[in-house]
Amino acid sequence: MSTAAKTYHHGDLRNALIIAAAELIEDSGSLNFTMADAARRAGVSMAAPYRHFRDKGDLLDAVSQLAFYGLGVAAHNATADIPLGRIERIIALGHTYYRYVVDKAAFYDLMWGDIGARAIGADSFDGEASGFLQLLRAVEAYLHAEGLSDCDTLDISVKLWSMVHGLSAITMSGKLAYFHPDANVPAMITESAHTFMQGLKAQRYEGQRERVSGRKR
Amino acid sequence: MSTAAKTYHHGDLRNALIIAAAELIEDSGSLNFTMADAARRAGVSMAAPYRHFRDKGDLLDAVSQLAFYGLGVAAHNATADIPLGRIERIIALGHTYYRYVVDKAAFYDLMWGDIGARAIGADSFDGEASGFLQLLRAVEAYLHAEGLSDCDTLDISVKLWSMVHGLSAITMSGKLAYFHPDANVPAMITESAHTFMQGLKAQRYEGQRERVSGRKR
DNA sequence: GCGTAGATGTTACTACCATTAACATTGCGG
DNA sequence: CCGCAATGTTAATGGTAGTAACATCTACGC
Repeated sequence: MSTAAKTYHHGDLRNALIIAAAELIEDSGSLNFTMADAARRAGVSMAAPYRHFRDKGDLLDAVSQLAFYGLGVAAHNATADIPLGRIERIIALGHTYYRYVVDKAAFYDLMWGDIGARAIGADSFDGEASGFLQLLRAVEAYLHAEGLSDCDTLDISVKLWSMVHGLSAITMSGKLAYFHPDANVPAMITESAHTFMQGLKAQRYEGQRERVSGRKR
Repeated sequence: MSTAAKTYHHGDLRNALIIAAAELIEDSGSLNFTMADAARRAGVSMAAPYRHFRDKGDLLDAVSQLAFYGLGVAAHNATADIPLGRIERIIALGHTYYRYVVDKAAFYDLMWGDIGARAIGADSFDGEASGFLQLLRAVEAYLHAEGLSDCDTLDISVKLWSMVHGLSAITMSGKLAYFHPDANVPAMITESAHTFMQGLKAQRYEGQRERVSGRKR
């Protein structure tokens, strides 16, 4: 597979098609490439892809997995040298997520739209699972470090993820630019994380007060 | 236009097509209806729609506007009898938003995906503008009532919107069910709003302390 | 009332694309 | 070294978006 071995059989067509599709999506900024385009880019006839993917949606699913894998890698790289337990690590994950969504705008519908929904399967999720697990670990360490171990790590992780995902999604839809043209999204992510964590601490004290006084809301 | 007046000219084809498209989307659960389907449903030939919409995307844009209008109406109805200034009003908006997104799942991509992005135009936004303005008013009143008038209403409204939108989007993508199968999203919306507001209050006190002591972060 | 311009519909294409069928080549297990 | 399963190819098939040329109506000036 070193130089151009122009054989009848491609050798690695499945992966070549995934790459080709990803490039076409990136170049065109949309999912409107044709199977023939992908096949041509991989150097095969337009029927060949159907030996590896049931239909176009199946190919898109595969590209989607690649995109989630890329997100997990980006998250890992961005946080490698930020200690666990620091809120900065959580915030860096948020910033990385946002940047990934914006940079890979063409992949947004693939990852989060109808097609993305189809890509769900218990075992097909290592990429994003890895990304979300990184968040879970960072949140768990932070909660522990701040004496908030009572809090539900999963619940809080999902809430934080939602904040960042929501800002990313609203940005991508163009509606943030419409309602709040001069918004600084990374700053908002940082602020939201701090505000939310402050709120958790405040609620902890409130909970203690309630517990001591025997008052129930 | 009372009973079936089978004339050569439809009389209100544009609106009939929008309704037909919305029904087809709702019935099929996707945007994969054909122009011919919409035309047949409206009782006209398959080329007639092109007198009113440049292409299918143009028709989808119109349906999108209708969907945003429906969201605004739902928000209005849900909050009519909750006083301004109460956090419950903000939370009710969040719950309504979530329920609307889930109930109208088929419209999700239309409103928030690539196609939705195309639908943006300064004047085509009354529906959602109205919805977002309702949130702005509720947040402004709440901040005033809680002595948080220093806070930026727009900024906080967008952050709250993002939380709810993020939870809605992650639910729709199926990924919430994957990572947190027993999540109670309305409860999470309520909790997130409370936590966030508690955080704002805590930051206010912190800000005062800083101002008094002359300490800067 | 009346006649015509333009709006709105219709039928009959064109071009394109996803997918399949039937056939060709090749690599690999026995 | 044989034969079959995997992988590719070429040539349909069926369906859809969008257009062109023609038909019908409606509104408005007169």
